[in-house]
Amino acid sequence: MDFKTIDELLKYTENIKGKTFRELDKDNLLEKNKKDKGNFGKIIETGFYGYPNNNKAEADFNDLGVELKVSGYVKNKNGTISAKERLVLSKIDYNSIVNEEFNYSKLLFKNKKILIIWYEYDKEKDMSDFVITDYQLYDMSGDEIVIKNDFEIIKEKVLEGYAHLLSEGDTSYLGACTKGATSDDKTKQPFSNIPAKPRAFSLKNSYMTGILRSLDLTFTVDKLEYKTIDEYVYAQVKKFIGKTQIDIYFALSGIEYKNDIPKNLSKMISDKAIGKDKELPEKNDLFRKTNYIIKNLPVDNNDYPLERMSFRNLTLSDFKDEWEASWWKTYFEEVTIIVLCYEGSSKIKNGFRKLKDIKKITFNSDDIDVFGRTYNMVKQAIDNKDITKLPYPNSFSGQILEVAPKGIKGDDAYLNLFKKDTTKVCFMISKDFIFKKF
DNA sequence: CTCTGATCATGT
DNA sequence: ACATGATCAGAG
Repeated sequence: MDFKTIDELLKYTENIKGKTFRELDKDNLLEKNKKDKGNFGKIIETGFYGYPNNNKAEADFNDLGVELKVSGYVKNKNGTISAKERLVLSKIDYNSIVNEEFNYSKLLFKNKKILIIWYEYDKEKDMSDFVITDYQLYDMSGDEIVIKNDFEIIKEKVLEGYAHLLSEGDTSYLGACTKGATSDDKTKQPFSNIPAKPRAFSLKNSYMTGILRSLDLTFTVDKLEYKTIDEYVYAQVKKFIGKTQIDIYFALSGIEYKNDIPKNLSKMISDKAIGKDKELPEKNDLFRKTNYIIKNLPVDNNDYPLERMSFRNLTLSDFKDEWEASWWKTYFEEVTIIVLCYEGSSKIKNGFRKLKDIKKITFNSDDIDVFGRTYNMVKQAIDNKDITKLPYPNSFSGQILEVAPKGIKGDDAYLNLFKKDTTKVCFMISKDFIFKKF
């Protein structure tokens, strides 16, 4: 089929809504090569748009400057929707990237517009019964400066001989995700002898979710004033550096705490100064398509943390998946933690600590592998209904991530672990590890 | 002291 | 009513 204009293409595409892959799969591709992850794309190209089933890399709408992508989403418990997976692009060649300028032709951005076909992923259903519910022409040019910056960050890391330390959290939209048959696959990098994991460019899960949600967002996108979240956050809190928590909160709210300092005073400050986690997407477009979180941490005068860092409550259902496919793995791979450090000590308690600086934490593949061990211990504990198998502190040497209780008075967090899906325990990362990351 | 299980104030 | 981010506080 040949489309003269984008309008024509979109008008035709309207008819795909409501179709299942079974209906479109005229050549029975789903049966023939079950393992081919590109199947959905091929089915739509041949079965819906009528392209011959050749092996040309992308039979897309080149003349129109549009590239076709098929992507799944899932419905969340709270009624929102999220992209199911990151969109993997071309493999990163460590040897050639160092000589490349940000080059549209090598990546998806050659065309800047992508036609995304969204289907609803439902693990209860057979793949061929997934329903295509939406499509969307997405113009990436608005994100170009962020993506270019991401590209440079990745290139820079390879130039420094740190390809083995790449993390998806390093960047905002364009990620360097791992790619390889097993997690032990390694490849060479040009400026170091240390083997690195093979990686590919990807549009991060959080970015795809942002695009997906823009389907029903009515408000217009802010102008991008900042290239990275760090810049943005720093701009918001710069003026408070050196001031105590009480003073900062007073400056922000007019409320002055004298005693009975709230435990979450630091969070109340970051909520007001930078934004509540839920509002962040409205504050700056970068937040809408990234997985950045703001955390607060007391440190001593050497920047050594006074506390561990906690994450959200674990749910039993988080651990149904194997580690490789788990929510937590994607989360740790993609997340970037912005840490507002407050200097304190055993004498200088909550409320009287002074904002010292802002640091950033991301996790590399070695970290992620160690997290996997912790994850599997939780999974074992749940699968066997045996709390002694949990990854308590110091469960194994080199442990970074541990479980800790997280309830209110009277909760026996560990003993009641199996009572409800949402448990009263959480993950925490160790102080030593945070310090090393700094 | 440090470690680790327990608890709190707030927001939704 | 309860999840969250964070700190507290007793044990060792």
